[in-house]
Formats: sequence, C-alpha cells, structure tokens
Amino acid sequence: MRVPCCEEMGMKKGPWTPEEDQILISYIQSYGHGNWRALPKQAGLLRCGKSCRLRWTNYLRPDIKRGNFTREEEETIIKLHQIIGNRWSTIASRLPGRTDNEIKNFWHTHLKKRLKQSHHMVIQSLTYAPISTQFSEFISSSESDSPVEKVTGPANEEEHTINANVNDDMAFWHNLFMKAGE
DNA sequence: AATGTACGCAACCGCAACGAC
DNA sequence: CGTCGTTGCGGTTGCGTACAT
Repeated sequence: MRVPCCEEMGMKKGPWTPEEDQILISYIQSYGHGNWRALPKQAGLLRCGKSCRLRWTNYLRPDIKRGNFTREEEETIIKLHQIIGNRWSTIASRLPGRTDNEIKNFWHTHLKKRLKQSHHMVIQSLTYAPISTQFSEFISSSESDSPVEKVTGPANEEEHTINANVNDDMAFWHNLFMKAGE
C-alpha cells in the first residue's frame, strides 16, 4: 500500500523558510535532484519530495524569471490557451523562465477576467456577422499578422484586450465547429 | 484607526502517466 | 502483462497583503 506523501509522519508543511530554501539550493547545486523522494532525507529537510520538487521548480530554480508578464508573454499565453487549453506545462515550455504554476495563477487572476468581458462582445458580434465569415477572418488573422500583434503601446491597451478576447471566443466557436464536424 | 473584503500567489492534493521490475 | 514506485500536471485551497469602508 502506497503512502501519500502528505500522510508521511513528521513532514513539515506550509511556507518554506529561507533556511530550508538554502539547504535545498545548496544540495541540488552539489548533487542534483536524481530522486525527489530520497532528496529531503539526504539533504536533511523535513519535507516530502513532492514539496521539494515544487519549491525548486516553481521558485528556487536559477533560471526563473521574476516580475510582471510582458505583453508578448501575455499574448503567447492567450494564443496557446486558445489552441491547447489548460495545458499549463506546455504553455510554460514556450515561455523561458516562467513556470506552469505562475502561468496558471496569472491566467486565473488576470486573463480569465477578460473572458467574462468578451462573452457579451462575441454575442454582440455574432448578431451582425455570419459565423463562417468570422471564422475565415479569425483563421486568416491567426495565420498572418494578427491584429493583436500590431497593437503596441499603452494607449491601445483596451483595444488590444478586446482583440484578444474576441480571438479567444472565435477559437472557442471554431473548436466547437471542428468537433461537430468530426 | 479598526474592520471587512478582494486579490494574488505559494503551496497542497489527487490523479494520471510513465518506467522499472 | 500486471504491479508498484516515482514524477509531473492541473485544480484547488488558504494565507498574507492591499484596498475600501
């Protein structure tokens, strides 16, 4: 019977202390992380391997980029999410220095709000244009220079957001139709 | 200044995938 | 081929902080 790491006795939970961070960093720098399950014991940490791996990959890794997401990163996330959905690790692999957890959090706290805003916009736009026309516009804009990419500068922030939102919903409807056609 | 509320982020949990045996 | 152990992923939670009243 396998014991979940969360049930292992004597394992510490909750926020990591600077001391624990330092132990983990210096251990991995010296020996690497061949076996996460064995690592905490060997390093002298009262944490489960899962917790160590998470702390390292999401916070302590030297190549992690800190700070706000750039406009390009934001656009990449939106576009990839349109295509592949909640595949955060896949999206993260396209954004050097960003972790899946960070992207997931960013999506839920910032980008998700835009879906709500865009919901009424797409309904509004569907009222005035046939769906086939909108798909061809969406696909051609995705293949060539997207209108989203042409927008730069803070003055166009709202327009940029709206374009991204509409694209998002277009993708949703596009996927829906593709599935229906299968 | 005190209290309530909303938000952002780090961390946890459960499950699926994968490889070793 | 089935079982077991480990890792990785995505969803969710909960705490700390900023902001509003």
